[in-house]
Amino acid sequence: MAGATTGVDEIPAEVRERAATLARELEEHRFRYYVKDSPVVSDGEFDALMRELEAIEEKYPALRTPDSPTQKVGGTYSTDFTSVDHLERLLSLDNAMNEEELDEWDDRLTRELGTGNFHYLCELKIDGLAINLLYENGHLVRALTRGDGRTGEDVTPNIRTIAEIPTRLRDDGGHDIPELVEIRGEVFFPVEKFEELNASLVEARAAVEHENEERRAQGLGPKALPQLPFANPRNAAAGSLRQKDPRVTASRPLHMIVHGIGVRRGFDIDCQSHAYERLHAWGLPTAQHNKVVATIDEVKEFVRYFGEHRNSVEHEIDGIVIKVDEIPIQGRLGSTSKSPRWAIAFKYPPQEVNTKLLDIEVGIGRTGRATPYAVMEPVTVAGSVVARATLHNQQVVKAKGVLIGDTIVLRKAGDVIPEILGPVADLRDGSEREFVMPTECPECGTELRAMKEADIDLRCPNARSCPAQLRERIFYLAGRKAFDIEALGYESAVALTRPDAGPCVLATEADLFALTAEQLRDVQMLRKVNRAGAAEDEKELVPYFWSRAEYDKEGNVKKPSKPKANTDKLIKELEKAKTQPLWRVLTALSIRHVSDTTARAITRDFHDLDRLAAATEEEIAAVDGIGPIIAKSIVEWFAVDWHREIVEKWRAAGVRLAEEGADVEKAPGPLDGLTAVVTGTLTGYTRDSSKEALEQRGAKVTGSVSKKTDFVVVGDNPGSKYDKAVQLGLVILDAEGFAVLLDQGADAARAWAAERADG
DNA sequence: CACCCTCGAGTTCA
DNA sequence: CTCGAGGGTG
Repeated sequence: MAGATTGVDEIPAEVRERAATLARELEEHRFRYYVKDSPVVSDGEFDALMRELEAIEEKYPALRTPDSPTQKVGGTYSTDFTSVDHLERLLSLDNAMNEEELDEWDDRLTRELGTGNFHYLCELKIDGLAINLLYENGHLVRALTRGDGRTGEDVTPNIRTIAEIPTRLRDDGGHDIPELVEIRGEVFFPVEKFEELNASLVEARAAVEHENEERRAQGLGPKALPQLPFANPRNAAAGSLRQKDPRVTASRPLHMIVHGIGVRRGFDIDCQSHAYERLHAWGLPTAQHNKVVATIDEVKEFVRYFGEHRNSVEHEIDGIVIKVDEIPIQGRLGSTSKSPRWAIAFKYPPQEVNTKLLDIEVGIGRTGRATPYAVMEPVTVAGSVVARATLHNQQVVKAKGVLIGDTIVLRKAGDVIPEILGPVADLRDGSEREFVMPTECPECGTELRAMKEADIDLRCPNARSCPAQLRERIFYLAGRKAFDIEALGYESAVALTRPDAGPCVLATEADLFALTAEQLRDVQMLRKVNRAGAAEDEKELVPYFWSRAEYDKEGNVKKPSKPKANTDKLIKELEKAKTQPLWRVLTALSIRHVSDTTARAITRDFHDLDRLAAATEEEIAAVDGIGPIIAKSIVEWFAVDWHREIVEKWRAAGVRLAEEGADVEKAPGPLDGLTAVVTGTLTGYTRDSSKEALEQRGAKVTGSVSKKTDFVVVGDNPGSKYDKAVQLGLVILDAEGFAVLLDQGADAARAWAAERADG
């Protein structure tokens, strides 16, 4: 390893060059981030570059010049506002990227301080804009942005527009207002309001675009366009605070939360956490989620908890800040030139990344709806590699402002579904092109059209023979909500409906129950060639439901082709599906607006599919939960010839189209009239079996939490529903409480929950 | 008519 | 999980 004595000359040229490139790039990004509020790389990428440079400098300290980006605390500042020196330099925090690094930090502290002599204060690290407020004798005299840590910008007039930041500290009666105190905090834009703001920005922009068109027609010059939507809430916060006109800032829903105290005179405190309480009493906004703990294990628990609930807080979180709570100990530990030794920031993996939008393609769904989706350069976000994301419809594509070829900002909404936030307009090179919605169905060529005048969605009207729609319908009718045919998954649905390989055995779903093993013999599927020397993308047609026959040298059959195990299973399951309850049959028909829940409601009143087919709109709309629109949709469905043919062929194949014993009144259950929601996974139950257990006892199980919900059953890894349930003060049951509810009834479960809350 | 609740539809990856 | 829209209620 090269020692500290290594001169610059001895460092390999490529290392020097790499370091210089990194320094240049980091400077550029920093400039864009702080001055222009328009970063072209995500935080994650910026951190990665910074870490690489740090690693090089660690190895070759000679490269660590005072002007290296690694030696600067924050960023630089915009020249539009007056620069003012901070009273005291604002330091940044060391980062921990994983739990090991937290342990290392904890080891250092316990070595120096001894075990059990101090506490940790855990705070959410808000992804916003750091601000430093100066109060003299309780009056807000100045508000500076963080800037480079030494000098910030004076944004006092704009800060004054934030309602929750007091311009005078409230005298709480118990404690004297200090002569001077610096309050540090984070200004943020609530995630919930962010979409709203962007929508209005898009609208304003569209209006000016429209106006410019008219002006051009009149030979006038164009007006300047209003700004593009913000890529994320943090940029929205920065952009809103940096308005030259404070009235614009005032119109934005900015908030602030205090996270530190700087220079102070006449303000003595023993603990950081107590200081926050005092500040709260003086009227300053403090955090709801802070926690003081004794051990690093509890810190990790806090870190893990909010890692899973990042989205249930009103602001974005990019990490957790952990501080030694006792102020005297903070003083004892001191700081390096860059950061205090008594605090560390645990950084979550970035939820937002940049990638390239390669193309926008259009998919056709079960109901014929044409949905544009993004095809992207594969990229890892929140733990998985993502290459596609839905764009919902043309309007959304337009609203997001993305062009094909753009670098885009991608994130996981609710940590699952990839969502495109918007383009990085500054990285455009002119080769990007606008997405044009196709006029024809990409699968069958039929002209797409809006079903109603005002509809945004375009649909392929060729419901009967569009291969995409047939394939999706087959897949759906085999699903959990319909016939529940395990052996018929997506792949099989594709094989059964291929129009381009061999005979298509299913012209529509009418023929499904007449399928025989014999018919399936010739069904083929396009598969990657699995043979030495085959090209990577070489494909061939292979039988899908039957095994391939083997021949000897003379060309005689050595092993005949025969149905695969899964094929026998399919035939058996089709047989079983014929006696499924009526609501499943009704769901399987893919009637618009009729899915499992609605189908169940209908079959409570109509025990016979023929009676439903013969019913009028009024009769159907009389069913509880069914209105005129769904009723009309049903009547219209049965009026189509090939739809009725599906019913007739199914009937001929032996599918049961009436509810047996339906006239028997359902016995009253112990949980009649109660509504429950299940969230997360319960040990010993699947999603469906827990639901079934409740329904069997007469309870109604819904998908969303509201004040009408009587019980919320929470398993492991609960989602946002749990948070909402807490918010609404509902009765929450875990696996144990769930057992009480099932075995002993509602009152016992309520008692159980109440007792749990007290203990 | 204005709410609030629910349902349907489309969706990604391993 | 999220969106939009249908249905019911005050």
